[in-house]
Amino acid sequence: MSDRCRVETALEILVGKWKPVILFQLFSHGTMRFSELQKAIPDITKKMLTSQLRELEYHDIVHREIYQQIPPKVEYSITEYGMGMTPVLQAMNDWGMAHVEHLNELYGEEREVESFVSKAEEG
Amino acid sequence: MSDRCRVETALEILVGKWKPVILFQLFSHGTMRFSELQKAIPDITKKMLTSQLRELEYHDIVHREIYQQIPPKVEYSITEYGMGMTPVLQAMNDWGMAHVEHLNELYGEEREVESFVSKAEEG
DNA sequence: AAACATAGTATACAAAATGAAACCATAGAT
DNA sequence: ATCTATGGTTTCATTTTGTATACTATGTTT
Repeated sequence: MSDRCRVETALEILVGKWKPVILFQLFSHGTMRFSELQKAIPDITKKMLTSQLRELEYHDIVHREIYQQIPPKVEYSITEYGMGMTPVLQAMNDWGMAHVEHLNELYGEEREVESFVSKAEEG
Repeated sequence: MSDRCRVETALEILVGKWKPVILFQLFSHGTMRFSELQKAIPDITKKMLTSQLRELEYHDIVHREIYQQIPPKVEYSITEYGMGMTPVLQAMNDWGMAHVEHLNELYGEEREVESFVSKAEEG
């Protein structure tokens, strides 16, 4: 590891109960409306969905596009800059998958495994 | 479960106010005693240091070596398996450094930049 | 005998993150 | 006039995470 450590900086973007799954949805589907995200993540509350999206927007990972309509329409997508997180997410996902197996060897337990970024760059 | 990625699995290892800095110390110094970790991370409480080390040990990232002496001596180090996290930490660190600059461009240099060691005491 | 050193536990408390549910604004459809 | 749809906000409760401080054990040193 290097002298100046910014692991926590990257961590800030990803930490929270919902941010990884929100990012996963947006990476997978490209552009999504607020209501589509709600449907895709049934257990999240509007409050959490809003706050997490706002944080991701602040960090320039997610773009928020407002259409002036009634009823409202707001679309979210991964920014081009946010796409730059792909290697980080991929590394974490790969490691995570291997780690699940490693823990299975150590403590014995079976689980499913899947890739994080499947249908990414479309947006 | 089918839409659940393993980013969160990797995240589990790293999440917490103190885990990144503990890992940074152990990656940097190799083997360290409990008291050395305390000295290196002055603001951490024994309880947190113990609990975070125990979690890292459970995940086979950190090894705990107990010497049967009085007063006690316990040494911590990164396991060989834990070394496998290096690419993940490196990717996160690289991205984090670039991201700090990116945010500076967006919001200006006067923004406070988070250093590796916790600044909790400034709160 | 009392203090010291180390690596912790135990208990109580505070702060932060998350959850549940109600409320808001507004155009068009019924 | 009321209902529906959407994308929120607001308030308060609960759960999770982190902090503060005292206590334990025990061989060695003073």
